[in-house]
Amino acid sequence: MTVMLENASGAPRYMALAEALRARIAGGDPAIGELLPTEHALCETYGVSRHTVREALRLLAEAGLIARRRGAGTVVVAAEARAHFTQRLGGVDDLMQYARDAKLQPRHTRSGPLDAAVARAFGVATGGEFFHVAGVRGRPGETPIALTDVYIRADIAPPVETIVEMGGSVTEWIASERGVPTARIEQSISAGALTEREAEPLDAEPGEAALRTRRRYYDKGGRIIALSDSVHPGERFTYDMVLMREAE
Amino acid sequence: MTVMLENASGAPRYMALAEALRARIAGGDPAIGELLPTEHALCETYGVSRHTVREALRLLAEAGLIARRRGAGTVVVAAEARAHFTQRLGGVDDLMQYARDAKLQPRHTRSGPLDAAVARAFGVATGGEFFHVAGVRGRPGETPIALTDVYIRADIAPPVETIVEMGGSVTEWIASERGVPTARIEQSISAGALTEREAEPLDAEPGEAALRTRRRYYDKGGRIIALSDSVHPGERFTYDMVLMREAE
DNA sequence: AAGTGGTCTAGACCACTGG
DNA sequence: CAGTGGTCTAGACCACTTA
Repeated sequence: MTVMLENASGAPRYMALAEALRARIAGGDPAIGELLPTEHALCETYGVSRHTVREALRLLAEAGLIARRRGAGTVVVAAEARAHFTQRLGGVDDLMQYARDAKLQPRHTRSGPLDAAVARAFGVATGGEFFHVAGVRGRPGETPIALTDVYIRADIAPPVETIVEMGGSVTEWIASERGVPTARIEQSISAGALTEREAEPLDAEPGEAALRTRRRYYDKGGRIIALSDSVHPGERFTYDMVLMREAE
Repeated sequence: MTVMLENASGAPRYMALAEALRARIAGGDPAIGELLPTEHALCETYGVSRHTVREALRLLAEAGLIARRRGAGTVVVAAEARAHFTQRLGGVDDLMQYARDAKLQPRHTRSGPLDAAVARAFGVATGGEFFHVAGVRGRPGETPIALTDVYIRADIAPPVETIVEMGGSVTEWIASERGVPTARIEQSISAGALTEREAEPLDAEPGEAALRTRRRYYDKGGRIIALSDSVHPGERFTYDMVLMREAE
């Protein structure tokens, strides 16, 4: 028994079919966790070719409504597509939007296991060798923009000299030179007052409001690549982002 | 003259073809702005069917390397896919991660054109009628999390009573009730000290560090839907985000 | 008018999943 | 083992761009 597809204003068949299926899913006919009819069945039901069915299912899969498993079938994973917004960054460097010449100028470096206090602040387990670089970020000779602490997993960390020369980000160097690309970044942004210890190298007043960012970089397997902690005195930095609605 | 495709470890042909084309583009053979061979030509060159060619081109288009225009051809728009990171939000509500019951409690409302000072602060043009709601956000009866000012374009703003009842976000109401979905959000995050005027309703100390977020909501046509400005006392709020590397 | 990419059909074989 | 989705072929017509 074949069903006619709404052909609203000359939309392609696969779109009309996708819309029909979306409506059925929204109505809960194949509820979440249940299987959609097979491709073959959909071909017969709607009187279209398999290619057309697959194009329709591709749309639904892109929208996150269904998941497909060879040999097993097509399962409904969401009843309706929510409006998704994404922030798109060109790369890790865009995370904090420093001027290109605002390099990290190391003040101290040290190797060793992660301090208990540092591990707790980042919410990660202690242990493991890390290479710690503390420094300021800014154009050489000018008032610095930020005070930064970076902890890099020791087995993949660049040599000290490299970090000093390095214009770009440490994680991009690790991706290209060590073959360990960053797969996930977790970032926390908060506000807090500058401590005396922080104020001095930044040439700022203690107690002044500051933006704090803490980031964890992970590889594909969930192992930590690096941790970073930055403090930006209030008026010197704004974090701007643009979020676009995703195509549905 | 047909070219053999690398068939590394049983990868599908369309992937092998996509890889071959990606390599050519990376090498600058069809440079940015130039046209790729037509689908028909690629079929002959690589000895595959048109469907296979189209699957390969679809991959490259998804990676942002090429753009396709019916009747005109396939143009190269980027030489290599950069590592992109995206922050995925479930919806507008996820932008600021308030607890679900942290509603906006209006203290003042007013209608009229945008103040010159407000327009300057947001970096938008003056003029146009807006509905202004000022209030605090938090669980009723508890210390508020934030002080918020929202400016909603008057012609699509909800009635006052609705805003008070409304649990969710104003922009989602506008999307569903007025048919004007948000297409783009611009957000700025900075740190600054609390003013006396801000400290009082927040039950905080003047001069305390605070996180300030300013957002502009735009519709598809680039018209402003709403503007919002929030101040979060330092220790009461952290903005967390997770960025995932995009599939290439 | 010729050529492009977009849609669509009717087949086929395969890798994988499940009973 | 039967049935699933994944890949692939060889055709066809269409809407659109460009000249």
